[in-house]
Amino acid sequence: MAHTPLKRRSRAASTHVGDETRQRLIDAGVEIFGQYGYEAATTRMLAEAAGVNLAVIPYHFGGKEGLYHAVVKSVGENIIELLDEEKSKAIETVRNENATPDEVLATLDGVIRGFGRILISSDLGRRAAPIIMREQALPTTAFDQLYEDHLRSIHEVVTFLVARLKGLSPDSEGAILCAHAIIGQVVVFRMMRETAIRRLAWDTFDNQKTEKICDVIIENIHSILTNKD
Amino acid sequence: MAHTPLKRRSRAASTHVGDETRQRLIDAGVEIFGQYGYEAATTRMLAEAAGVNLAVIPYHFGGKEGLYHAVVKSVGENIIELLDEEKSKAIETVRNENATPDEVLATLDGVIRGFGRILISSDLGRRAAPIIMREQALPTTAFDQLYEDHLRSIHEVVTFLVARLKGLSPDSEGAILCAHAIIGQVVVFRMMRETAIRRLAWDTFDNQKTEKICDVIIENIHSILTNKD
DNA sequence: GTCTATAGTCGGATAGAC
DNA sequence: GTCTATCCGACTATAGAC
Repeated sequence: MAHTPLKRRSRAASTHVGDETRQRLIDAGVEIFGQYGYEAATTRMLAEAAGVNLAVIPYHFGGKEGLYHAVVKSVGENIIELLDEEKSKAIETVRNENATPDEVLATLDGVIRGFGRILISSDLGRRAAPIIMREQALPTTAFDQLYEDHLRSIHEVVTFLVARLKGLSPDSEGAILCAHAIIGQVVVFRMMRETAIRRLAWDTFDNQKTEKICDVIIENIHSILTNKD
Repeated sequence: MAHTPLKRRSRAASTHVGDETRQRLIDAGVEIFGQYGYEAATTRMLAEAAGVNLAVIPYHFGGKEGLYHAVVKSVGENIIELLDEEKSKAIETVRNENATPDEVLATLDGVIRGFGRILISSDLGRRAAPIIMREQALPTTAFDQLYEDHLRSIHEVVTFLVARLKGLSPDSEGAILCAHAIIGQVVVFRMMRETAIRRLAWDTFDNQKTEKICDVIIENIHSILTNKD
């Protein structure tokens, strides 16, 4: 460089050089941590995948663990973002005391199908799943943040809809347990994906198969939540 | 290989000195691999927890990875053993063409409740879960064996019962998908245990709470599989 | 079969030039 | 902010005595 460029100081949305480095590392981190797990992923892999120098990991994130935290946060935000529309609609439905059971059920269908699509067949789901599963199996300090910021709100939304349809309080054990079981029907297709694929002799869950899975789950949910008395 | 040195073949139940060492390492392995994950578990931890010398791990198992395989196998066997009674009963019910829907449903209840108890509140479930979850999230060569020897048979039993109640072929996609979703309702209470516990403000899943969870799941299953036409 | 001692490798983090 | 070079600790596996 001929003459020292002024460090571009941030006017509003101006991007710094380091910001891109940070983002590249986070993106690479989702991929590498997801593919190998936290311990098996090395800082050398992470740096190479991001196309940055090894030493910038401690510089920008304080170390491997700091990068991992940023990755978990990013994963949570990305998932929530994709569910945002369904979530808003659900909150609106819950607040509307005049919503009919059919409307509430249709809203729940939307949430479940959206959740299923992201989890089961999206690239984000594929990459994020091992990270989230690890935090569930062996929670680290990143789990608290993930739960408070993201997991809880999805769980609550489902619980609200279930509670409404079952005529229970959204704080009741019955509603929360039932909501958790319903969520389980979806997540099992990601968390026990290998088992499902072998049993079905499918090679993968493409979009069409994902819809079929969601159809079955939604049919089950209708059976569970439709009052037969 | 020229010829592999034969290990001393056990005459009946004669116990060798090394057999106890092997078993101690496997038991310690379930605990340590379960608690820390494969990579974070070190041979030093494993040896110390087993109360044996570090060098016997390569000697008896060929290395850390060999011990891990033995641990996965042991975990699968122990779970299956506890489910053996329910499994036999289920196979008997399925073979009996005169079994009534109520009988089939009752058999399924037994399988689900047995599975739930093991998975959710037993010590075995606690220790085994991270290991099985890891194999689902990031399958290693141990997964093939785990699936073929153990997971498949449980899945098939549930599928047979579901298929009978839905009037479907046990090979049909519909039956397998529905069975998988039902299994999901159980495993989610282990795999997303932390999330459930926080939502419920429970401190743990003791026996009483486990029964409550199983009650909800079984109620859901009845709704799903009871024909309302 | 089990022990001690150690080899050989690779990990994350850092110092200091630019 | 980014680079190269390097440190230091921790890991698995092995050699060889017993």
